[in-house]
Amino acid sequence: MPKGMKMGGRMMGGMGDPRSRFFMALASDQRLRILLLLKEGPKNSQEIISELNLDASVISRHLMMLRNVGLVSAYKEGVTMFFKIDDERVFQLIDIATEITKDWLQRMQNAF
Amino acid sequence: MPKGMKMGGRMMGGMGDPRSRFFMALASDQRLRILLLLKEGPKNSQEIISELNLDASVISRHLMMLRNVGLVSAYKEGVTMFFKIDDERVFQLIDIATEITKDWLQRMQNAF
DNA sequence: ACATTCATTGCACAATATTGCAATTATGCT
DNA sequence: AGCATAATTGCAATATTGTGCAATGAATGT
Repeated sequence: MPKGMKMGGRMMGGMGDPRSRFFMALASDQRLRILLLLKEGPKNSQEIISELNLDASVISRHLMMLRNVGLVSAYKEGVTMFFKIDDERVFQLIDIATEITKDWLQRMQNAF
Repeated sequence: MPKGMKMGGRMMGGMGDPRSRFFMALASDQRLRILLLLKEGPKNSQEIISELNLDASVISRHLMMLRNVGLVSAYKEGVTMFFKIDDERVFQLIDIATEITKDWLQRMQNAF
């Protein structure tokens, strides 16, 4: 690859470490809200849409991203689609992230 | 906010759930490589640069992001800067992410 | 078959992220 | 102080992501 070649952006396509892709699915306020909402139990699209106040297409894409990394699964009941947490370990991740962030903030405050 | 208003992009500024910001720090091949490299022990910039094969400025920014979420800390030794893991729990996160991804792939394969 | 309804996809635009080069700042050393 | 080296910041170019609207697809009911 030429030296001056500008690649920009992140690694193209689906290549690279699948874990970065996985974490990317969690790196969004909206997707985090969806996950926390689904923690209460399965929800249909309408419930998610009215909770997040975003276009249905946007919700659909966020849910697809979460499904693509195995965090959420979908099933149909009559006409409407329901979504549910497919791997409860995601909450372990969120909890650890919360603690790390909290502890770090604590350390920052103690330093000033 | 007007209905047709296009916001685009993700939530502006540093607002929003700090955890999405945290996960964003992990949502990068390069930053994951840095973390895995630092798992071996503290490393100076030069070692990280030659390992990742990126410009020093890019490494500096990646490290800054990791420092800004409390995952990496830095200290100086003589002229050179050393970086080290500041919270070992990050490897718990990576391990869980690895398992979730692996298990999901397994399920996918079983389905076909 | 037709209409209805809900989910997804195509498209365009806005906003953010990543990168590299250049310039600046910071630090240690003589 | 002045110099040298290392790290960071400013900037611009490019890639990728997030969003909304419109169109399409899929499935159900009439």
